[in-house]
Amino acid sequence: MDEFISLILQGIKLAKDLEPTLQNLANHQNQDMASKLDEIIRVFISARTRLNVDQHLSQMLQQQQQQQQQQQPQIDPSFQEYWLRTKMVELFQSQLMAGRISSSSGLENKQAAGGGIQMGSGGLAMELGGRDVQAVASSSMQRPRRRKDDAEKRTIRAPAPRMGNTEIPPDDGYTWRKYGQKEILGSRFPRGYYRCTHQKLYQCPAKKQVQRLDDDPYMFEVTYRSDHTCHMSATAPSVPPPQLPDITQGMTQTMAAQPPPWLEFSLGGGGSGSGGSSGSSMAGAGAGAGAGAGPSNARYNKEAEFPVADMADVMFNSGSSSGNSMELIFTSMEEKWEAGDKKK
DNA sequence: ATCATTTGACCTGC
DNA sequence: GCAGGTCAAATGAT
Repeated sequence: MDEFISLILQGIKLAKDLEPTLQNLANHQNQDMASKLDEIIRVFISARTRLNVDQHLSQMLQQQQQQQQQQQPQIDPSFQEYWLRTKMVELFQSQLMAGRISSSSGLENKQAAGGGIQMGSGGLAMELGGRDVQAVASSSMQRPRRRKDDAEKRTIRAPAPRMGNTEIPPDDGYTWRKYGQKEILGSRFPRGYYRCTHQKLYQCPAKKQVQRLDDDPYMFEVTYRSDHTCHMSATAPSVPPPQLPDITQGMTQTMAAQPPPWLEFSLGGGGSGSGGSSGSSMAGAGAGAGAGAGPSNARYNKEAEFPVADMADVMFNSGSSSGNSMELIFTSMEEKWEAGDKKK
């Protein structure tokens, strides 16, 4: 566990070292920035891996572990890295878009596209379809419908839980509301239709279809349609956020999502213990089984709904002009990690 | 009271 | 006409 902590601290240090760079990002070498980000990501990935090993060795947590592994089946490490990369890039990107960090660079799109699309090996394959995103039709219109392959479509495969409620689709960090289910010709299992929980509040057009594979009932095929436009920060304005174009829209909107379960556990966030804020782990159509809560797995605690978004807020909003946000956020994260560690 | 899920009916593209 | 996608009333959970 010492090694784990030192890895975490190393990552924090690297991130802190990066902070002064943020002040004058415009003048900075993007490649340099990218490599530093890569380094930070590597360190945290190592820490995460290390944590897994330690958990395996811990008899105290054996039972809890099994539950974790069953409910959150093995995620390909490459996906973990992908996720971290994406979040890091998004974090910077969203700030660039918001003009909080001035830059004339092309960091965002190149990096974002790379981070967002290059994935595939292992348990999670991703295919990207067309990307002609269209505005949502006016609500007064009669049931506007698109042509079948008109909207942006992304299909991924994700493992289903092998124990407990295997009906639950995998958590992807968003909160979804089921609005339909349909038997599909030639498929053994019905297809579930979900839309973003915040559809009403933010006119978020995001949808997904979840279908269990015929040949592998422990695998879901999840098809996403349209991007989230809901900026799900707790401090988000009440006015619907402006639409962002193309890739950047998809990237920034995921910023608001919750961390995936494997990360959430490492942060000590959604897990067993403190208080009653189990809400964070409940988000998404698939998160429920973890907390052992009832069948209504998509319920969530509104106050603890968007931890990552909050993190971003702390990082860039809190203290407004004082430049120590980086320190603040990592101090807070250190505390979380320590707290989580003590539980073990 | 509010919000999520279920499910049969309805609508639309092919 | 069929299959897939969505609506919306009924129902349940909190």
